[in-house]
Amino acid sequence: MTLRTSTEIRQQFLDFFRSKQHEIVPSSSVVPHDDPTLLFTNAGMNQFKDVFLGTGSRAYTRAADTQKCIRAGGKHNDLDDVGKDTYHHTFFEMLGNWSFGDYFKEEAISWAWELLTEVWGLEKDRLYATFFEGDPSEDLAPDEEARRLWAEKAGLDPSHIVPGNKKDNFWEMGDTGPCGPCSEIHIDLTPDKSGGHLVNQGDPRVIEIWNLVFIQYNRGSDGKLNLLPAKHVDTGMGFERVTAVLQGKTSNYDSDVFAPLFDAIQKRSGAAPYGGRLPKSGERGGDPETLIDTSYRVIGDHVRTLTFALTDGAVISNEGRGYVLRRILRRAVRYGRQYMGMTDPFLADLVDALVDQMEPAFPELRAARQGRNVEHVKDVLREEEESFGRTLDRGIKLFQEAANVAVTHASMKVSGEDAFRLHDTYGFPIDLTELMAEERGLTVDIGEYERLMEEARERARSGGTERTGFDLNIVDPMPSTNDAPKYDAKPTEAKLLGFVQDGRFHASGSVPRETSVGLVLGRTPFYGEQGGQVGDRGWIRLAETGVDGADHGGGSGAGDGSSGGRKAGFRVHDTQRFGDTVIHIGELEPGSLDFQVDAIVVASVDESGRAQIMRNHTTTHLLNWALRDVLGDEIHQRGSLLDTEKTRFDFSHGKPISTDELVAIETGVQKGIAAGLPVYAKEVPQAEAREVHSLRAVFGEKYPDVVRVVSVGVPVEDLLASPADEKWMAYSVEFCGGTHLATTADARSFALLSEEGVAKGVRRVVGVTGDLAVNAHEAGKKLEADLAAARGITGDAQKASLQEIQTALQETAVPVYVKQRILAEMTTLHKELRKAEKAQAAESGDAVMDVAATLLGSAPSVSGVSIVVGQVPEAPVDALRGAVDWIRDKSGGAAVLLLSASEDKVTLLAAMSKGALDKGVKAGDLIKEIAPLVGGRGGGRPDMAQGGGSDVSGIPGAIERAKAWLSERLG
RNA sequence: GGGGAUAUAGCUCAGUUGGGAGAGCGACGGCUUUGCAAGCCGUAGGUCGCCGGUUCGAUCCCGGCUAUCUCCA
Repeated sequence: MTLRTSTEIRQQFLDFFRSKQHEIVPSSSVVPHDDPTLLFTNAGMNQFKDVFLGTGSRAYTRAADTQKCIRAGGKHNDLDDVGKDTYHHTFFEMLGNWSFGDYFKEEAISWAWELLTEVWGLEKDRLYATFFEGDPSEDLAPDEEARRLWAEKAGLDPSHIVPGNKKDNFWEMGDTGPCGPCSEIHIDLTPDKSGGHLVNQGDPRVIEIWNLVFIQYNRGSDGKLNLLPAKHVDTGMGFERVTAVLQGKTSNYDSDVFAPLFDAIQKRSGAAPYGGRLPKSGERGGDPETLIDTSYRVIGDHVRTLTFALTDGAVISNEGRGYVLRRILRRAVRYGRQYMGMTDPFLADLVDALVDQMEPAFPELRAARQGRNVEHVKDVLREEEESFGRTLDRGIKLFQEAANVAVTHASMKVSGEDAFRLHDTYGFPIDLTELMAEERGLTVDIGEYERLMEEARERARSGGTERTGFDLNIVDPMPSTNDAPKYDAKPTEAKLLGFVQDGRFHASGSVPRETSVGLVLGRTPFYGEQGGQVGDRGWIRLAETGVDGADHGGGSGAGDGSSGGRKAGFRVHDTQRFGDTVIHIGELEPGSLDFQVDAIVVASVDESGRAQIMRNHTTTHLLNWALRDVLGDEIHQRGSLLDTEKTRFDFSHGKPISTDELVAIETGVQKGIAAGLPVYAKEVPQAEAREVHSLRAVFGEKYPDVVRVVSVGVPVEDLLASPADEKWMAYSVEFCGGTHLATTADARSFALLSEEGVAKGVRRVVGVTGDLAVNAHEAGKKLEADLAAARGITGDAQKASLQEIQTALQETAVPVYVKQRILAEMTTLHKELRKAEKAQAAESGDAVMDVAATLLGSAPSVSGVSIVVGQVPEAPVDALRGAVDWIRDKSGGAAVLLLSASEDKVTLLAAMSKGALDKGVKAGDLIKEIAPLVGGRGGGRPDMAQGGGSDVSGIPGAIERAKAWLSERLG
């Protein structure tokens, strides 16, 4: 057997199936942009899921590829195992070949055998095949066909053909849907070829290398299996594993897939070269050498995951997919820090080695982001590592405190509560807490920690499920809907084909009441949520009196249902798509007639809502165009949401958008609206449309072979006639299945209401159209006028006015750049105001001082303590404090009470020097005695107290009372 | 989607029975020194995230908002 490189092995697999008339397709993105149920692409068949479900099709019936896969964070969470054995990965490639209703078991088995034994030269007597042994409870016979083919086509000895149970050899995608028996190829790696009995026993010496799935049944909603008319083949072979086998290695990490990465890690860390040591089973860490080798595996695996995920457009964040990536990064960093001594960010330094190695198979590693992907990935990794460093530093500090508590309490045990708080609130990993505790001779209350952890999990779970709306995880096959009428949105007569409830489709019966259900019609004018445009609202009514357009004409949502005395019908409050099926989600109004499946109904879209959505959608296209026009070619759409109120648009851009740019963008859109440009839409082949110079498509999105092109201001035919023309850059051209205005003029106006960052390198703008935009502009003008007026006045009036504008600014929708201008202007005005107030305070402070000096001069002294009591000019508390301090300082012993009156308020401030305090005279007591005389209250410390009141006329009495009170106590 | 935390000087952060906003570093000025490093003395710099409430009085208590960190789903 000649030794092959991993690159050769990958290529030979693809070449082999190309020679068998397979279409070699590129790996789909490891970040699924069009499947929200999936965190990451985790199997080769993901990109063909729609074909197996029957909701989509391809131009070919045979395909093969190597698929980038990530398994982490979801149901199959391998993360914690990675590094501790020879075969777990978070990132791996899955080699696969498929038949869509084309060839079946015979070819799949023959070709697999041919590739393994003839092309790759594996020893035949090391190979074993499994077949499904059947399952009486399901009335499933053994897969004799596969068993026979392995003997006939592969010539396998009967002793090498092993039956397998339902768990190992029957594949199902979900509780229902396509499924079938599978047949696995295992290889015996024992030196003496004695491992036949170890097949499917979980022994590392006898392992599965290829799984061939024969999809021949469909499991219906009744749980019964029916034979499929079109049978499919779906195979998967772990690339890292087969490479290790072909290179004669027992560990995936010993093959040349990981060698370049390990070299880079060795160079960066200065650690001993990779030695392949594994922790013994059941052992947690192992000796230092083993831990270093584990670190090699962890870091090597994780840097692959991170690099591929970031390349395919994932971001690291604190939720969902981004959070899984963050955990992976932190795990790698932890191993690097703890066991290899790398305290500075190091992941970025490994990226070049990986890209050099993998670029031939995955050119996007370098080519994405206009060729700047490598820098991008490195930047993100570096920044994340630095941020983790800060988290660790903070955690270490907090740990010291917790450890000190453990020592002083002599428990020598870090409490579970502290350990949990460190982890939950400050992100300090529990194993670091344990390690650091150990170093100080302490233990950690892990039981308590686990208990708190479980409590927190429970809270998150119960909170999460409460609000789930309609269950769109539908397991039954459904009829498709003709939704072509959606572009006209006129009331449409259709047949009720069935309804969806609790994830099941019902093709007969009557629609249940008082619960949320989804109606499925043969045709519909409703738009199901897609491409960022939200689903329509509206009504579905029985049509037993025939289509009566005039009666439904209003069609608008609330209110009109119960009026008019007719049965209210079904209120649709959302519309969603599931494959090619449009689902109208809502409920029957109380008192309406029964809805029987097969009834003829009339579906009417809420027209005013739809009109607003169309305004927002067409305007979004203008916005997308204006953003590129102002900010440059580098900006790309990353997501959007269009509903009845607003358009929300996310796009890649590194820094905040300046006020001037915001104005320019809004103006660009406004011009497009003012020009009254016609909007064109046409379905054309994707390849042809791709040629158009100014075309905008969403990064990472998968589009069908025939796409709908929406262009503004120029007919699609003209674009296609000379696609390369530079002049098209002045027009908006997008792939889009949404509903649009006939002319941009109908949007009437546009206002950009906000601009913010949502993730690193991604900005979000929100805009409104129509009346909302007009109102926003008017409100903005008014506020700017108010501000200009406020600039002209001074003092308290100005302060009040600014306050008002501030509140209004928060409550009113105004263009974002107006908001920015106003806020900037407000800060300068605030600063000026503050300056003036300070000057004023200083001035009144001086006046207070003058009076204070006079008071001190004429103050009687009792037992060596001056009694200084009197009224001073109006001044802020700070000024009084200054005066009081000065008197106490100057007098060499004083009891002070100053009163300061404004029109309707009295402020009191009292202070006692040490001499007074020695006699038990407290400032707080004095204030409590005096404040009621001016209609108020107060209090404070013995040496300093303050109070206030509202009765100015009480001042003379208060002064007399204070003097007497003090004389009495000091005497 | 749910929970926890943080927001105080340019930076890092202290600041509890609610009652005079602080430290260290940095900046600036002066002194000392041949110069540098440093040392000594001094100065400036704060709407205590934003809005509202309670209170005679809120950095502190309560409610809402925003931003950041973090855990879980």
